[in-house]
Amino acid sequence: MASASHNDKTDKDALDPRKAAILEAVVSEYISAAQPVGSATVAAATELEVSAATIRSEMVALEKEGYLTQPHTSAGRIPTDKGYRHFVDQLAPTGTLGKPEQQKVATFFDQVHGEMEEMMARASGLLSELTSYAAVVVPPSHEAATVRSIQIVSIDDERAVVIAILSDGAIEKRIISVDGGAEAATLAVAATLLSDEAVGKPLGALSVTATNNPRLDALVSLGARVLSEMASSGDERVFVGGGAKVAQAFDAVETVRSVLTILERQLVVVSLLRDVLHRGLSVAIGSEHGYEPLASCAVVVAPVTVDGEELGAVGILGPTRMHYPETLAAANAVSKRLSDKLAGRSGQKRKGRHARS
Amino acid sequence: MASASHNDKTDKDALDPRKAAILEAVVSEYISAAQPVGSATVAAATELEVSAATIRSEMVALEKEGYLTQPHTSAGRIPTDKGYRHFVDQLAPTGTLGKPEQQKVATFFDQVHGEMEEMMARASGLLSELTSYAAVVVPPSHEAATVRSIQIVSIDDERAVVIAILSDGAIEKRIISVDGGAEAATLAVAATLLSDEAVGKPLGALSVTATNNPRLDALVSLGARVLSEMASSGDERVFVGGGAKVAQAFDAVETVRSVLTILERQLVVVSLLRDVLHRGLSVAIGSEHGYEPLASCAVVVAPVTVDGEELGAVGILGPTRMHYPETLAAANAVSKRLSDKLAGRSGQKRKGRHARS
DNA sequence: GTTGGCACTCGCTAGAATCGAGTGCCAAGA
DNA sequence: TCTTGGCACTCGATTCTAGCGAGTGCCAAC
Repeated sequence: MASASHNDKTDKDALDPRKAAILEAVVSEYISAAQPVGSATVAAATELEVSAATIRSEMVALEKEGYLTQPHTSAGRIPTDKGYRHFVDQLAPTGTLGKPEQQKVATFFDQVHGEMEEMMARASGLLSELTSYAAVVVPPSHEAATVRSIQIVSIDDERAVVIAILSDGAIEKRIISVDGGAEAATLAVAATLLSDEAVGKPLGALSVTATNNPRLDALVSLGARVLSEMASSGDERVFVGGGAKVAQAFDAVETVRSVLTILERQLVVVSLLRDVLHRGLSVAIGSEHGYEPLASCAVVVAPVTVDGEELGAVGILGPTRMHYPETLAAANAVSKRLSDKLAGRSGQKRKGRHARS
Repeated sequence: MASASHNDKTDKDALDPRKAAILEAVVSEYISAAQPVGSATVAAATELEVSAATIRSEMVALEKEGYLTQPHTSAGRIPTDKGYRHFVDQLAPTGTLGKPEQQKVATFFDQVHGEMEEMMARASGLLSELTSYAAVVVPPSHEAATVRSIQIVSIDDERAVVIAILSDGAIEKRIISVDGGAEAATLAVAATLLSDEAVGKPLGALSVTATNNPRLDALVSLGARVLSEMASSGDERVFVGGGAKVAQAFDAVETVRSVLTILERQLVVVSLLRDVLHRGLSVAIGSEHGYEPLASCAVVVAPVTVDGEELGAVGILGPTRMHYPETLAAANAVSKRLSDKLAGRSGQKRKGRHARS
């Protein structure tokens, strides 16, 4: 995150304190009222002991600098994306969640159990409930995870399923077809060979040893290929919660439609979040993320880290005039807990281990 | 509503052919134009060689009998739920899909592979794409499925996972906690015991034999309990596709919101579909299904059958003025193919087997 | 029973009048 | 130079009225 708030006047776009105060008042006022805010309102809302006229002239300057706009002459001001950006940057980095929300998060993560998939699906619901916006959870890829065990089980004459249990708690399965059919014994041997090779190592880093049985070899190498495919699984899957909230956040049905359409494209959502995360941001506002249909949306993201690596993410999608402090706090809280959960499973009770080389 | 129609017709609510033709014209006109339709439009649309005035007087009768309404005096007519109902009932039972749609369905089911869950999730997407409405797929419960194999694999010191492969192609897994920890050997023995007992039988019909090892017994009976829980799995899960389509189908954002909210309540959706199905209907229109927030929606359902039992369902949720013929055809086509897919797996290539006693 | 004719209804649209929140500007004061 | 109260002005939103026209209900004639 660039532009920390030093009070240096040298920064060409640094706002003097009063302008900043006014801008922040406009933003927060507009966020809560959803209507253009005028000079009088700002005067009442700030601690500044200045008249509305003064504020007006300041607002003209702010508009010239691109922080505010007017929907039309003789209306109040609305923040631009840049205005929201200032507002967000100036926020205390450690937003705090309300007590009841903290409670909700705590109970959720205490009670949650069972599979990762279900947990993440429900976590997206939780996040959306906390914030009243649509929420997404991108499950971490298994890059950093190691294999804990491998099974191969026959389904029918033609197919079998490879089941891998990973150190991050995930249970991945893939169906493979065994052309000529395969007896349970062969599958078991193949599983053992794969296990010998893979257990304790990350997925994908497999070197398959040849045996003198070509059929077995084929099976094993197929298994290995499937395992390495698992490494990148989750890159396509995403859990979306609270899509209905979109219809509450916007009142133009047209907007609702386009936002929902985006949300249904899992790949787009994932790359959107990754983009934002890679740029080191935790919020992308309006045009910042570059997705046309989401021009009136802001995205809040927080990484889900495993062993210090950012492998997953949680995201919240709302209108640019969203409640940033609470939303950021919620995203952080949930991503933190989610990371802990994964780390807890990975390191099994012992937290805070660092990744091995 | 008992209306004493002093017609020469004995059937109390049967419509004479001309009324029926007019009603049907109104419905299909309204469906495509989304605007109240007047007598002149009907006159032009039907083959009837009668004047608008005649049609007008017939429409008065139809309104009195509850098939039509007027939004206000001096506007055209709109079908009531009862009007739609007549329209739907009169449709040829074997609606046909357009060529391109047939093609889409065919390629989808030819190409689809891998896991059931993913297939159903994508099938809901297909259905929604075919119809332009929101679609849901309720996976069949495993009531009729038999166990093909059982594995128990350790995850860590405290937990293990029970994996069951079923005759319907599903792979179900549940995490269990093994309090005192358990060695791989014990788990394997437990799995074998469970397998001996369960393979070939439906889930839930397990009688556990006691051994002289209390710890093992505990494990086995825990496994058995978990297996029987799987039988009813899917009762809570549902795959929703094309939620964004809701925003296209309705223009009142309020309606969009409430419909989407319903769609997110998986339990509600499932019971809605089951209700409709149990009443022997394939369409429930407006008030017929009794869910207030869906008063302006119609639901089209088609069962997914396995071995002749209706264990799952596909559903389509759209406005009451939806394109019924195409929608019904799409629902039937997809549910048929889905059923085949399951039967195909269950009976493995040989289709059309009947359930064993 | 059907039809053309006709008066009537009533939502919709356009235009005019009004209102008022909020602005930009300015001249006076600190 | 900055601040402030005053004031004319702008322009969307609201209200009202008038007129249009799609569509009806009714009726007398066929």
